[in-house]
Amino acid sequence: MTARAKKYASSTDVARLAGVSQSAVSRTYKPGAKISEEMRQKVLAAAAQLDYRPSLIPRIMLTHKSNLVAIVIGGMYNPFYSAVLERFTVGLQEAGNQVLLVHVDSGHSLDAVIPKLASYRVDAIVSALSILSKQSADELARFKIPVVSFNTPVRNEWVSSVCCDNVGAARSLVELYLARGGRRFGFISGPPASPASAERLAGFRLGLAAHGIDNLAMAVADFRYEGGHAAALSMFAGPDRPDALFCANDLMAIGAIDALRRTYGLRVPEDVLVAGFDDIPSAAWGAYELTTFVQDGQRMVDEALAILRVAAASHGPVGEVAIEVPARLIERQTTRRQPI
Amino acid sequence: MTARAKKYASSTDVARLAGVSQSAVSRTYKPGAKISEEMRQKVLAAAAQLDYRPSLIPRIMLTHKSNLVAIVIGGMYNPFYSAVLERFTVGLQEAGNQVLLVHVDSGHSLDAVIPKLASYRVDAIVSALSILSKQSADELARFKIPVVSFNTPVRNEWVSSVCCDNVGAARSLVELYLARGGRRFGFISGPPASPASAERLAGFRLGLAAHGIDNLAMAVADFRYEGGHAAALSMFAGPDRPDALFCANDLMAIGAIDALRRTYGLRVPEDVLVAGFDDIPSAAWGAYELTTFVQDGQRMVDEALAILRVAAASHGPVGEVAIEVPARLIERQTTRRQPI
DNA sequence: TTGTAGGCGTTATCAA
DNA sequence: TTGATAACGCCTACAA
Repeated sequence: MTARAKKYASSTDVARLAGVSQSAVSRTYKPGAKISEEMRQKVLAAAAQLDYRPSLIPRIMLTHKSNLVAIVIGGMYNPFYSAVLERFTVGLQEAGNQVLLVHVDSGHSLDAVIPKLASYRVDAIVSALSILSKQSADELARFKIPVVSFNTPVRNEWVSSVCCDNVGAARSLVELYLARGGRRFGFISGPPASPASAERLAGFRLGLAAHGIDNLAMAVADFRYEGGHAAALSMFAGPDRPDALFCANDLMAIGAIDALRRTYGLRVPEDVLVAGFDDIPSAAWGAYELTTFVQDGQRMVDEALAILRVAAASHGPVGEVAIEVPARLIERQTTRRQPI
Repeated sequence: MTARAKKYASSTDVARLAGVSQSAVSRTYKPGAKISEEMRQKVLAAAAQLDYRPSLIPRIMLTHKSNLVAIVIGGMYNPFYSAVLERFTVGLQEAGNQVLLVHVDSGHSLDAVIPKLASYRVDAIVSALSILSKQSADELARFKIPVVSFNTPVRNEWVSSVCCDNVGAARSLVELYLARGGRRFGFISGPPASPASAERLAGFRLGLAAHGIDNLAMAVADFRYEGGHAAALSMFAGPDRPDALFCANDLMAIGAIDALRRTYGLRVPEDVLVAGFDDIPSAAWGAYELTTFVQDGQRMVDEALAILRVAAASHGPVGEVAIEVPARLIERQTTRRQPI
């Protein structure tokens, strides 16, 4: 058990076995290098014998490029984010990058993992964290790592953001609710620190204010089904129940619907209008048919990838890019009723 | 634009600025190295000035260990797999590893990405692909990369598997169905190539055969909600509708329930018993309350991590490990009815 | 076309 | 305690 297993064969090993120089091996694997067919075959034969695969690690040292992009994410329980993660992964792989997946407990910040990512010399970072502090952003700038912040509008010279128009979307929902006869409004929020949730609330308030309405029932939850369920239970426990409920995401809206129907025997949409945000797959399921805002995950990912391409090409800061993608309302059954 | 930006400061840069040797810098960052406090401070000051972070890349060359573990996955649309991915990520990070996330289109095999993973010198691979061919497994063995196959029972000297007891679980469901008055049975499968789906079908058939039943309505789907929905539509289109439906996973079961209820006006469980597999979060949602088998994702991940630890410690093949975790039935409303 | 030599940023070994 | 030096595996001149 003494011999320390050397797991991978090196180009030197192959060269020795083939009786050629190490450079010859290197050239064999470099597309478009000048090498004779005879030499190529000799090398490939030896390589096959040793199961040789060229290592990318030395190249990282030489080029200062790892082709590694880190994706930092804090909770894949939300199907919107698992879909985003999948799209990023596919897009980055197509662009020749590899994905370093980093999980950070939701509610925590990037800070703790930045040094580790820097140690791995990642080319860029995608943050799909609902919380990205200004301090984190500044530290990232110190390391000169290009960052795209997904759905959190922090930015500086090195940190760009791709968000969706939370305020405008939420604001427009008020018109729909009024047209459908909504009169008493309620909002179930995500975690207090989430900018996305805060913006959706702000937009909703703006829309209400435009109609002189300042009465809004509020409950704080956590973006999860259970949280939405519990929040709806408490919001509808007393008198003066809302008849038009907006939830900061679909998962909570679905939880709320189940609570309203099963605990309080309320009908959706007849008794209560409900809308969410994201358009996750289950929003379209037959038991819910939830009205919601389509956050165009594919488009947002594409925008983020475009920023990363620019960053990779420029070898420098990409400037204070902040992209906002519109959110599209898709009305399903949870708001389909005739005005009273 | 000529100067090729050298992005990260190196230990040599720090040493020069601090007026010390490069080894001194190295020692400063090595826990438990003998170095004077004075030297340490000098180095740290220079490092801070240059925003220096030691690189892990050269260490990989020296030690032949990257601390990188690849997770190959083919479709995070299934919440069971996104939860598994999250657990793996957390577990590996806690063990000091980093996760290289690789997406392979579901239905495809590992083969195409193996060389790339070998190039990154990953320490191990976790495959959460529903399809892992024997050929892939053999190629992996050639590269001497330890692999854990999740839910696909392929194995060899280098490839271990962690599966759940699909056959036993599916078989036991027959008893429940008979006790609940089920008489005409139906099964909606995943993709034909999926071993998990095949085992669940085999177990179901075994259970039926034990009671002399060989009549089973079948529909092939794809593990998705839409697939289950469509399969149920066709299975229940004719006469002789089943009254006890088993779906190879929860997502399809939920799709089937929506189809039965909304298109055919059937009641679950009164008219049709339904059960799924996985126990994804939405199985517990109020609108479905789906009876299903808990695939203990946490435990399966823990077993897989344990195998990886052994592999890391042994520097060699881990042997033909095949772990089978039991699946636990959790009965909810979709099978709760008195026998007819 | 082929081989030799230097360097990338670390760690480990050995002298000083 | 420090510094010089040799790896690690590859790529890129440059020389043959």
